[in-house]
This record gives sequence, C-alpha cells and structure tokens, in this order.
Amino acid sequence: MPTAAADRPRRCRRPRQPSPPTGDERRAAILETAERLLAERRLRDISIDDLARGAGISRPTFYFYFGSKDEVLLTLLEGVVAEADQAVAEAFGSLATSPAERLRSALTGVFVAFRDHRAITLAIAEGYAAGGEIHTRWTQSMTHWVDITAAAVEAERARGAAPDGLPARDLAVMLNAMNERVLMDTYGAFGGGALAIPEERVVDSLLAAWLHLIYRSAPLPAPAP
Amino acid sequence: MPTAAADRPRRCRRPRQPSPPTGDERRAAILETAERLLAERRLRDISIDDLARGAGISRPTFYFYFGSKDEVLLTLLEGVVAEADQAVAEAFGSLATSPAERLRSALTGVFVAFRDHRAITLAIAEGYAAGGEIHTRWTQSMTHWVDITAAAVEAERARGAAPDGLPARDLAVMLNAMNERVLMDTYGAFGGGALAIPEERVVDSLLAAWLHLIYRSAPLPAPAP
DNA sequence: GACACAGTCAACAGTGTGTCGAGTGGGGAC
DNA sequence: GTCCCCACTCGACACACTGTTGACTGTGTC
Repeated sequence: MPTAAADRPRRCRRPRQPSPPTGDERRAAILETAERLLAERRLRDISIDDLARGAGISRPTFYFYFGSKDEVLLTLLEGVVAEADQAVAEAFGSLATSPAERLRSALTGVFVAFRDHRAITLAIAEGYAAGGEIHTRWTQSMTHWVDITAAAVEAERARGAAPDGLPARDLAVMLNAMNERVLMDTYGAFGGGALAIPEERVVDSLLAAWLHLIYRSAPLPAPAP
Repeated sequence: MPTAAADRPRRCRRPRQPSPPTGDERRAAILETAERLLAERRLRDISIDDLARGAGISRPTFYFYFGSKDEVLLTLLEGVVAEADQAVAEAFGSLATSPAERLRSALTGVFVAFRDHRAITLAIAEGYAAGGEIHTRWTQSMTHWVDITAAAVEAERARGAAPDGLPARDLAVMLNAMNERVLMDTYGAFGGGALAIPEERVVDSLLAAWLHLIYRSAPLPAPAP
C-alpha cells in the first residue's frame, strides 16, 4: 500500500462524499507538483517520474491521470488562459468611459494573469515553440485575442474615432505579437534578461504603443523615465 | 571502411589538398543533413542517430564533430544571424537618402535571411524557448539589434526628426519584440497558421508600425489591401 | 618499420518513456 | 456475509535515445 495513504486519513473529517474520490486529489497533486517544479527548472528537465513522486504516486499511476507531460502543461495552461480571457472580457464589457481605460484594464488583466504564474508562462513558451498540442492550444487563444482586437479597431474606425491605415487584422496581429513577446520576456525570462522592460513600466509602454498605432494621435501617458 | 567512401573518390579530380581533409566534408554533411531534416520535422524529433546516418557516419563519429544536437543548431544559427547582421549593417551604413528607406532595407534584409532558412528559423524558436546555449546566443543577437535601434531612435530625436516619448530603449525592445514574433509566425509557423500576415505584406506592415512609433507622423506607405 | 594521429565504430552504461498484467481495497448487489 | 466489480496502484518489461570507452584502420612522416 502506498505510504501516502497512511497519513491522509488520519483526520477523520471525511464524511464529504459517499465514495472518497482520492483520484481528484491525486490529479490536483500532480498539477501542483508540476507548477512547483516548473518554478525550479525547465519542462524538459522534469521527468514524469519527478511529477509522479512529487504527487506521492508511481510512474505508471501518473499515466492513469494524464496521458503525457504535455497534457499536464495543457491543463495548467487552460487555467491561466481562462484567467486572462476573463480579464479581457470584463475590461471590454465594462462601462469604463474611455477606450484608453478599457485597453489599460485589458492589458493589465492579461499581464497580471501571467505574472501570477510565471513558471507556467515560461513552460508555455517552451511548449509552444516545440509544437504539438500546446502550440495548437496557444494559437487558438492568440487567434481569439487577435479577433477581438481587429473587431475593436474596425469599430473605432467605423465611428470615426480611429483613422484608416493598415488592414485591421494585420495591425491586430502585430499588436498581439508585440504583447506576447514582451510578456514572455518580462515574466518568462530566465532570470530577467537584458531584453526585459522593467515590470512597473511594461503595461504603460505597451498601452502607449497600442494607442499610437490604433489612434495615431497619442494620449501618451509616458511614465517618467 | 565506410560505404560513403566508395563513391566519392570515383571522380579523380582530387589533387586539391595534400592531405585530403574528409573531416570538413563530414562536418558539412552533418550540417546539411540537419537543415534538410529540420525542414521535415521538429528538432526534438530528430535524433543524433538520424543526423549521423544522414551524413553517412555512425553515432559515435558524430560526437567527433559536434558535442551535441544543440551545437549543430548553434552552428546553423551563426550562419543565419551573420546574414541578417550583414543586411542590417549595410542598410544602416548605406547612403540611402531617407530613414524610411534605410529602415525598409534593414527590415527586408532580416526577413530575407530568415525566409531563406525557414527550417532553421523554426528550430531557433524551439531552441530559444527551451533555454540553454541557443537561448543565450539568440538573446545576444536580439540585444545587439535592440542597441542599434535604441541608438538610432536617440539620434533621430537628437536631431529633431523624431519626437520624444517613451524611453528609447523600451521602444526599441517593443519594436524588436514585435518583429521577432511576427517573423517567427510568418516563416516559422507550422504550415502558416492563422496568425501569419501574408508574406508580401509583412515588411510593409512592420515598416509602417516602426515609422509610426518612432516618428509619430506617418509616411504610411500602406499597401492596397 | 615504427610512430603519430585523424577518423571510425561496436558495445556498454545510464536515463527516460510508455505499457502490461497482476494485484488491492472498498462499496454495492444479493 | 460473501462476492464481485471497478477505480486505482505499481513491479517489471520493452524500447528509444544519449554519451563514453576502448579498440581498430588507414595515411603520412621520420
């Protein structure tokens, strides 16, 4: 019998469910272990055995819960993306007065979501570039954000608030590309590389760029350097 | 004796060197094999054995020429980066009249270099995100380009051609981040994803963004959508 | 002819992955 | 109570890839 089973049932507060689904706890333990280990080392340097042992189970048992290491990361990714998506949806749906404020809200929300899960952010970048399921899933999210951006740009142009120029979708792709890369280098950098913009300035800087490129005229709330 | 040796000396035009350095040829064969295989599948899916067999040698012999798979990619990367660097240097050093033209030249040069080596571009993205030597080396190049950009922005501001605004270096980071991500998605995309800007438009689009963000006023040579 | 040396590989050791088949324990049917 | 089912668990295996060792080959030099 597993050693982990010996200490858990010690506390007798277990009248919660008719059938004790320890399975869910194991699954959660694997996810927690993954995020913890990801904070220490790269995804490729974490073996399935590490994940399994960290969760107090054997390697074959790991496969009972997840099909692969990537599937674990994919689950972690879903959580972060959901947080970011919610922030974006709230910002764009809010009653905020100016477009600049809405944009700042959305940008901030996205950055907070990823900042709070730096380790996962880094692993996503790694998994994305390696192709496979992670790539597909991340592309899906990016496409969604590009769609939202392009639609917003077109709406602003339609009501005369933003001037015509580059095709709205191309502009949206560039803006989101910039965002993502800056985000990855800010929060995902292996030790905050030479390419990172200081964290306290990053949202303002990106916001300024977005406003310039969409509205041309610039509210430019340039923070004091 | 290796089977590959049987067909090469057939042509008797070999009075070139006193000591026939077949070693260099083997090394080149490994690099060629790597670029060829990289066009078919991802770096992680190419084993050292694949590289060795492709070059007509055994796996231990591979280690005589390279210390690891990453070292091969690193060598390939040097070549592409050198091409891109040269293009940038020429563009910035040329006698071109307008800044816009110089910028277009540099952008085009970089994109041509990576377009001509799509497979390597993709592998760089993969290696970069995985950390290690490739990450270090690529960061070095990026930093160099950011430095050049920041210096150029400051020079333009000093002579009154560009308005003040965001710190020059932050702007340079954002511009280069945008470039890199768009470049990777345009040429590195696994089958040209939904996020790619059409190849014929990509340089013009990026150029427009650069000019907007640096000069604020916009020459905007927007291509007909 | 003996020596150096670049180049080559069979074979080994180590590590990681994914799978199979044989358990085990607890809840529901009877 | 007993039996069985099923979620759950893991020892042990087969396989793939990596990196190293040590012995070997051919060629050119003194």
